[in-house]
Amino acid sequence: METLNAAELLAALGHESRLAIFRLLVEAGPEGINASAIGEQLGMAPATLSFHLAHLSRVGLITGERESRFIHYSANYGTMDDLIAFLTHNCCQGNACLPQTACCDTTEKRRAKAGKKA
Amino acid sequence: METLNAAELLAALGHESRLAIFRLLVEAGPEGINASAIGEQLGMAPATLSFHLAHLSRVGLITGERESRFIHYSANYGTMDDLIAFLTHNCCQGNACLPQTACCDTTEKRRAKAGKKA
DNA sequence: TACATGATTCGATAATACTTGAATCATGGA
DNA sequence: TCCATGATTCAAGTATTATCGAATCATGTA
Repeated sequence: METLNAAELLAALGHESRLAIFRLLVEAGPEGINASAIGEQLGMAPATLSFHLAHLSRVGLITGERESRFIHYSANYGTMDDLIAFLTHNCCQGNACLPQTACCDTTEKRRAKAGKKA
Repeated sequence: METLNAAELLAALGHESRLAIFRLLVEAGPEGINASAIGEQLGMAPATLSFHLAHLSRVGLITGERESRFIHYSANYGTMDDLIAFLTHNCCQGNACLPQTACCDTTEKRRAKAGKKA
């Protein structure tokens, strides 16, 4: 991943509303949830929500699939994966990801609880 | 870490120039490098650079310490650590941090090469 | 076709962020 | 003190982003 691309992803998540949307979609799982449900939960106007959904889609963090009248949005774990990989490997060179702290001490735990699939 | 705070950190890194600055400081190590050196390497006007350095400082991603006429800036690994922890645990629930991909498959490698300290 | 509903796009406005020359501050040396 | 240098702050302009009502598009149903 290039710096520019990483910056785009970071900027996309660097907004309270969009970060909230993304977290909601992660919680929602692979099936995703539709736009109006997101709007209800986060108290966002439809137009504003669409704006942010479009932004997140454009950078590849989420995907929307129409199902009848609804469009189900879901998180793209792969993109997030790439971003975290970039941050830990290319950006931080492992400095921010040492065992006792961020992401590696609970690998087993997460691996277990992620039985739901990668 | 709260969502708002995480969004602030992400937004801070969500700009090509600031991400480049941060990466440069990570490379530079704990001693850090001074502002004009950063400006030279990245081809940034002094005022612009100060603006971005102030932003990164404000959110806690870097720290500046004056040493004679120079101010040495260095990366705060701890803050980055917190951010990555937030992204993997609170935001992604481990989904984006599974063994085969982002950050955990090379723990040993990084731990080894990080002899320089956590 | 007519209508209801989910969602997006348009358009206008407001707010925020970015850039940079010039001025200023801080430090050390002559 | 005066000057040079590293760095920041100020001020003004430019550009980008965010918000949201209204209009439009898309789909399913009667």
